[in-house]
Amino acid sequence: MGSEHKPPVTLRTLADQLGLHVSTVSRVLHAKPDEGARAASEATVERIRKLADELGYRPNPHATSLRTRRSNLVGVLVPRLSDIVLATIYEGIEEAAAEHGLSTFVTNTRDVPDVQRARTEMVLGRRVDGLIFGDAYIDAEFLSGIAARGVPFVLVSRRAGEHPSVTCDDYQGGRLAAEHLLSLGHRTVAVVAGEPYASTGIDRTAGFVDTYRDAGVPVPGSRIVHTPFDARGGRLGAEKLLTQHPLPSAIFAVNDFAAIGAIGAARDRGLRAGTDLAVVGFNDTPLAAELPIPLTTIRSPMHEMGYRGLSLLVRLMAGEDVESQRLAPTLMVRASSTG
Amino acid sequence: MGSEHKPPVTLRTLADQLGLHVSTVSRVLHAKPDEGARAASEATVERIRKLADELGYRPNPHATSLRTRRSNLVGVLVPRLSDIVLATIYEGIEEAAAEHGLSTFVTNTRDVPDVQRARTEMVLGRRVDGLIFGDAYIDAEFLSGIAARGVPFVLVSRRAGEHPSVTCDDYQGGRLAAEHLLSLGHRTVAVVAGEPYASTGIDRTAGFVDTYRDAGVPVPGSRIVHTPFDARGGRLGAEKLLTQHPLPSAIFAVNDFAAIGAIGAARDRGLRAGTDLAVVGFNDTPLAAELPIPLTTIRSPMHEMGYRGLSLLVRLMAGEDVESQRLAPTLMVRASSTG
DNA sequence: GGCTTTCGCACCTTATCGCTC
DNA sequence: GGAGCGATAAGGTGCGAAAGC
Repeated sequence: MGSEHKPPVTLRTLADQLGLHVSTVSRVLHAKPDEGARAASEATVERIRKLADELGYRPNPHATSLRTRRSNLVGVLVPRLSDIVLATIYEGIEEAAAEHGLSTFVTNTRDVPDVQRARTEMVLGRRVDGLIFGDAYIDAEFLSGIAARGVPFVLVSRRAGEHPSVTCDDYQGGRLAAEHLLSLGHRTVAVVAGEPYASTGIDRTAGFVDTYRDAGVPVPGSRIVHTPFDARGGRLGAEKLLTQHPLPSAIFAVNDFAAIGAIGAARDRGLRAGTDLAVVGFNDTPLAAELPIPLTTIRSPMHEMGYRGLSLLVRLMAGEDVESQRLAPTLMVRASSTG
Repeated sequence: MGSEHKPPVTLRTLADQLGLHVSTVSRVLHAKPDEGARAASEATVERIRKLADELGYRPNPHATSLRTRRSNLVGVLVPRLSDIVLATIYEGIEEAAAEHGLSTFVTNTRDVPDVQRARTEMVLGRRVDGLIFGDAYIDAEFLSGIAARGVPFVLVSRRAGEHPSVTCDDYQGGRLAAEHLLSLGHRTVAVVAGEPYASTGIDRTAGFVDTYRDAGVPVPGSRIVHTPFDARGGRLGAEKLLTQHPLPSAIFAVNDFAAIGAIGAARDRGLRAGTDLAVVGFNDTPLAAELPIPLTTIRSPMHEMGYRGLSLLVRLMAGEDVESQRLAPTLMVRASSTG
């Protein structure tokens, strides 16, 4: 075992063994079903296919890409894959990519602009045919630079400027959360609003705040705190909110993990989620329903966002004009808000 | 905007503009610092580097791969990236890969053998130089087939057969959990053991059970249940365990998310984690410390596993002999076991 | 003879044109 | 004149051999 160098099976291998020319073999192996007729005679087509199968011929993608100037590769940039939201979106992307015969390079940028730039250059260096950004900043400065270079791309999860995107209707999600808490009678409410540069947090917060304002209950800025989208961020944010007077009776966290952190912070102060403090999260992560105190949350179609994002990119790469999509969120009522 | 076709900058572009031969340019642009002297004269080296910089020359990786038969690509197969454990391992892999100038294809196999096969073929079709499996079954049947084809690969997270792997010392982790619970006086204990085909769950359970046995307290098979590695699995597993008599006073779940599910199941039966029922998890996911009832757990070096896994693969691809690594776990004591 | 540079081909595939019966 | 196939070139890079000074 060890150094068994099987020479790779190439078009020439097949051609030589069949006494045909490589170009003939290429044409046949590549012909789409509908145009198969012109490639060669029935009999030769059969012979070629059979041998290719037997020898396990696999076209060399580097040679193909070199020749066709298409890599069938797409780059995917996300803040972090260890955030289950982005990981789930990526699963949707990957599923759609597989269906289109595309492969993906996915990379974490940690929401750090320098890393975003560096990793984008890296995937472009790999000659991807298109890009998907899950880490867009609301000011689309960086993205405009990419657009100017003529590389097709779409955004998922977060929107920015007029670039094509597939997002949850986050504003509407914020409204749903507000309407739910309003219906429960909460009038002193606070928001753990996420990072200030992400449209997700911005839009969810805006939808929430606007709905409360429209109901005649303004939410003062002091009751809106910005934090990272994770449990630790939620805990820190809630700790600030829970020192205010009067104490809020409800907290809307723009992310399930932040909501979990908020519940922990509440508990440290002797407040029980669901009875003493209503908590609403966002995304309906699988964990939400399984928590000791199940979490009321706004479900966002994460997998679908990824799936549709890649589909949109495919159309964009084909030269079509495309439009952004906003997918509808759903309210999931559980014990963390109803006791 | 739209159709601005800048002709790509190739070696020939540079060569023509400098009045040199492409091969000269090629030699200079990849001479390593130490052998730079031999590539060309100081002056030409300078001229070439300068122009390459100005025009933003990026070598075409397809051409390079075609020529060198090296793609600088590695394939990574994991059960699911939406499992934060694997996602974090992947972050380590990616970090190390970037340092080595490698790019990764990562793909979810959902622990389904047919998908594992299909995705493996797909990445091999992309001509990866090596593979990392995070989804190994304990019976190494499939992997032996890959090994026979001469493709270098390493395992991370899970071990299997004698294939090189980087894992947590899961057996030791199980011991730590057992010693902790023994020291707290728990003698009626149960295990949520994860999937029966994964070495992680198997070894953690074995370390736990062996330690209890050695202490004169055997853990009967009826108190060990196999479930998926997630919150839902943990809940279902714990529900089974909590119908037994006598009721266990402690549960060891081989995964933090399963532990969270177990805590939820306990709560549904009126048992409070930490006081009525001790719960110990595994991995020390970031969430563990932030939970309303912080989770006692065994910390495993997830990021490092990935980082070292890729480093090991690099050495393997260089033809070195490598040995498997087991990284030490650490006990993190929190309220879910101590009240 | 050593340093610098050029030449030519190979890697594998595909697109287009052209030949032959 | 059309069906079936071959010939040729190109895509960008890298390596060995050989040439220039």
